[in-house]
Amino acid sequence: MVRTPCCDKTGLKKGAWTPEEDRKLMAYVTRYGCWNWRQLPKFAGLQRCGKSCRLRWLNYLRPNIKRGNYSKEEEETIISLHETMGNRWSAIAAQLPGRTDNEIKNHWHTNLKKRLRKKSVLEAKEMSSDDDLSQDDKNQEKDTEETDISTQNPATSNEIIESPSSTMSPQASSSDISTIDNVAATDWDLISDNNFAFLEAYEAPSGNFWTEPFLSDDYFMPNDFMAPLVDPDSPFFDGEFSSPFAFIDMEDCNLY
DNA sequence: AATATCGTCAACCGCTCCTCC
DNA sequence: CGGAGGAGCGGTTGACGATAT
Repeated sequence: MVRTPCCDKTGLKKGAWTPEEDRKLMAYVTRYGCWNWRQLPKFAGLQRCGKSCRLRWLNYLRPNIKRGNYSKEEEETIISLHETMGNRWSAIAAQLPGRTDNEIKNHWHTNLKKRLRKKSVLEAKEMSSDDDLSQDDKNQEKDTEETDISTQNPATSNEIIESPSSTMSPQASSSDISTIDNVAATDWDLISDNNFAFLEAYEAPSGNFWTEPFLSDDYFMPNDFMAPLVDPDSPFFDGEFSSPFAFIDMEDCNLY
């Protein structure tokens, strides 16, 4: 049995996402949800494979993503969960709201793993030659360990960056200057977490509604479907549920 | 100032799992 | 029950910025 590749390799773009692609994906998923990742790029007008779109959405564009420095509590949680779960990053991510498995995995490999290794080496050293070690050496090691942790998270701790701009764009996060810094920052600044909260419900769509994304612009949208998802006080809510375009202008993806 | 090295992180790849028929 | 197809997961890579020499 030869499985068809997840995407047709020909003519599909790879590599870093452009702001334009981000806007298209954002607009499409916001409006229609992720009803079928494989078909999605075709309908969204993206030259990407569905897998790539899914990853981009889940790891970057999805609302309520927490970016930037990890708090001490988060790091401790990751370490303890990793002890019990191993490399099950998605399960670990499930315990850390706003963090993605990819981000946690990266953080583990770039920071936590090294730190733990260093710590265990120190502990082993202490165990084996506790008496041999001079007090100066011990102090020095202690210092390096402490500075290690503190310098990793200069702004850490209590401050969890979750402002709209930081969740939606890497721009505002202290350590996050990514390739799409300029992703429609002005548009995204208009979006607040509250106003995006309703999008969570789009992530597990069900029913035929989602399988027919382009039926028409005035397709039926039951009031009781949207009602619980939209904050009537939201500036994006125009008081009517009749038009999905009340939220997104597909032309330039400005959010109203 | 130029170059080398290192660290970070977004994205890709291949595999497994899950669901449907 | 087994095949097909889509989604999800984890390992790995490569680009890019920061820092050291």
